Amino acid sequence: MQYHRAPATTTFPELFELFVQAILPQDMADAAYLRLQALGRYASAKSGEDVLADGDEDQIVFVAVGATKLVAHASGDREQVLGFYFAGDLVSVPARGAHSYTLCALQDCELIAFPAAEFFELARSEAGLLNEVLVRVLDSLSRSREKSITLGRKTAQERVASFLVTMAARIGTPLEGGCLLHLPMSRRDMADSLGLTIETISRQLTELREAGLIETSGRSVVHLCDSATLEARAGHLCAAA
Amino acid sequence: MQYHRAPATTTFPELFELFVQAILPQDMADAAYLRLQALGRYASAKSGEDVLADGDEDQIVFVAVGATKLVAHASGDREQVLGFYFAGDLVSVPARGAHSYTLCALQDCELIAFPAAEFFELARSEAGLLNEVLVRVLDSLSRSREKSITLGRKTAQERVASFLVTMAARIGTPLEGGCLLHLPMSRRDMADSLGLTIETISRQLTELREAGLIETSGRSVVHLCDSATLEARAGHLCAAA
DNA sequence: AGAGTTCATTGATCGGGATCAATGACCGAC
DNA sequence: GTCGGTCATTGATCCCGATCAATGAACTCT
Repeated sequence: MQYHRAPATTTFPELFELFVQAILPQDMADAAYLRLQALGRYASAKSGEDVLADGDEDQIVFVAVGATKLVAHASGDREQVLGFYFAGDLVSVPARGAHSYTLCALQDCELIAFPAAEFFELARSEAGLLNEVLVRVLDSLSRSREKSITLGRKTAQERVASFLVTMAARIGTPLEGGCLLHLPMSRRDMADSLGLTIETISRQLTELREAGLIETSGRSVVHLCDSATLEARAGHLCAAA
Repeated sequence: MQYHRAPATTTFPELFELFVQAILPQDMADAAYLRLQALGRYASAKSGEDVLADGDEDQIVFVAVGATKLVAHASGDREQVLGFYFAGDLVSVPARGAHSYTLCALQDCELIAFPAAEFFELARSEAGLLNEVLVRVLDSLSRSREKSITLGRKTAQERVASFLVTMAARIGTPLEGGCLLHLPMSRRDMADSLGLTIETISRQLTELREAGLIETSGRSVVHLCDSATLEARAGHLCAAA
């Protein structure tokens, strides 16, 4: 069973319309609109495929349909997942620098990729668009910082609890005072995101299950029964003195 | 002996002039310039002081003089340094949310703080400014992602080597084919930035010294003799196939 | 539906970095 | 200078999560 399934076929204008609804300001000039539409490179990828191999220039990618992970590749098969991006999200994918980045589909995806430099040049004449992009980049920065806290100072249990709470807020659906979560990513993806191993992820999920905080069904469905206690176990920074 | 010493006194117009030179576009309208100057709250802080306690709203802070660290506070005295910001840098300091943030002076500092919402509102009419801010926020995001890689997938030795190389690029001065580094932060700050303990930092520095890659003098001076080998030990992600 | 493959779970052992403890170096104040 | 306090280094031990190994569950394909 597959959730968040991508439509079998979507035309490019339909995809661009999703982008327009999600990102563009109401009062956008027609000329800029058309230039933006011409600039966008449309792409689709099946589950597991790399949407965008690390290129020579920064990209701004709009995820129209599906779910993706932004991955940094390390020496010796080490991988770090820098973030998950879902339908409606805007991702900044850096060019290959000191490290190498790829955007990888967790499910069948449809996306629009813009070369960052041209995108910003075009956006300079549209303050509303530039502002919207800035807001979303600040949001990415905020989440990246949260990840730094998680990776730098949290125990395995706190990391997994934190992950579940965060994902619930983004893609969960309320259910009986708790929250139902269909995880589009594998245990390996979680491990690579949290700086742990799949074995540790599995053990911590078992522990949370035995503590009665979550229930699981199959590989990808998690029911957060007790979000309050779970949040407490996430070791969120306290409102200290 | 103190490096990067702050001038004994700096007038507010002088500080704002630094901000103008570093951030503002050439063709900025006078009206916007004046409103921006009125919006900025000037602050100074001595070494070790919190410049900006976590407030109720996001702040955009320009570091005019000195050096700072952005710190997230965790339950149980745990702290995570999210980044270091030096003279000329622009920092986004989030309001207290799930976590609590403070900007803390590593040396005597002088800064200009803007409420983020009003700042962006004002910047909407100045595309050049908005664009400059966006570029700098993207840079912060990029560094934050690098930190995620470091915290998630690197060994203690790689983290310390990585830290030295990165700092050298930002505040080092070339010397005899290597690089001379005056670190404004303590071992504790390094530890809190790298997700390690001060003891581990110390041991790794010793190891790098015995390997002939660095020389140290006092607490804060590090001479990177062999940047190439150091970079190799930093475990930077390879340009893998 | 059954076979095959991938993915997740559970158990046993190992090791890197944390923790605990003590000494030593640096820096500021007088 | 030297006195005092803070900060850094070094050593001994411990523990959490990694690693190695095997079983079991879930999804895919025909």
